[in-house]
Amino acid sequence: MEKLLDVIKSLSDETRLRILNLLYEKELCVCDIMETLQISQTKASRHLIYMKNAGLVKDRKYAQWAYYSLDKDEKMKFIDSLILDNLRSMELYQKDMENLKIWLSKKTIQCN
Amino acid sequence: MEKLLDVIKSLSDETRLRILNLLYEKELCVCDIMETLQISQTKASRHLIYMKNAGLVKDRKYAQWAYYSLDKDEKMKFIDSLILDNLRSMELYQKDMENLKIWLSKKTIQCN
DNA sequence: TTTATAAATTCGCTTATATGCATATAGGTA
DNA sequence: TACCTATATGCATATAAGCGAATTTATAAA
Repeated sequence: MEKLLDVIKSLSDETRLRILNLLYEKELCVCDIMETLQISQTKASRHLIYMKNAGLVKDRKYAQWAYYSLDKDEKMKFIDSLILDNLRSMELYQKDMENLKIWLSKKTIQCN
Repeated sequence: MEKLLDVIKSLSDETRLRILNLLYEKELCVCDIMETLQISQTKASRHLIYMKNAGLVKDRKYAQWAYYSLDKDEKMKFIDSLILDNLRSMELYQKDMENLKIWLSKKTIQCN
């Protein structure tokens, strides 16, 4: 985690909260997020980069894919609480998680 | 707490985080905050109103003063964690708390 | 009723955000 | 090599934020 304020700023956008909620489940590539949230590639990529610059997520490049995952550290306690106590009781984020499951079972190998 | 996103947005500014940290201690009027944080009246007032609109704080008008305090509710868990686990270990916010004590002991009756 | 003080609001300006569209890059695959 | 596919980036734009200076409103006190 870089500067606390940058982390909080990356939580202050609904799309990024939705991404955070998904990444809290597992590492995902950009296309998983686009498909699950039904957002444009540009939007997904830009927000992920924003979150990466804030130190909230990290990336791993494999072949043509960019996999993103949470960059957890000891200061993430309040983020855990935000996700578990707030997001996870909200319909939007619950649906996103369902859609993620559906998408992951649908896609054959990697991203397509 | 109104919309979660509005609450998070009101956490995404350093001045507002500093105000939050002070209000976590006790109810304060605008002048206490100006003096403690050494910021302009306009700035203090505007941020407090922003936080009020987000549902993070509430106000109480008495005579010519406006007292602000946290509008706590069951969804504040992640905010407690943010303050106790993050802010309170950072020098800036610690100093602000010291300055608050000094200011409160200095001022005679109410605000002056 | 005039004056002083606390707080809120308006104006103008500057900077940051979010986003779409188009394009570039980079790694597979035919 | 030529061509996909995944991701990143440049450009343009619309909107929101943050802030100082000045003004207004509200209340209290002289």
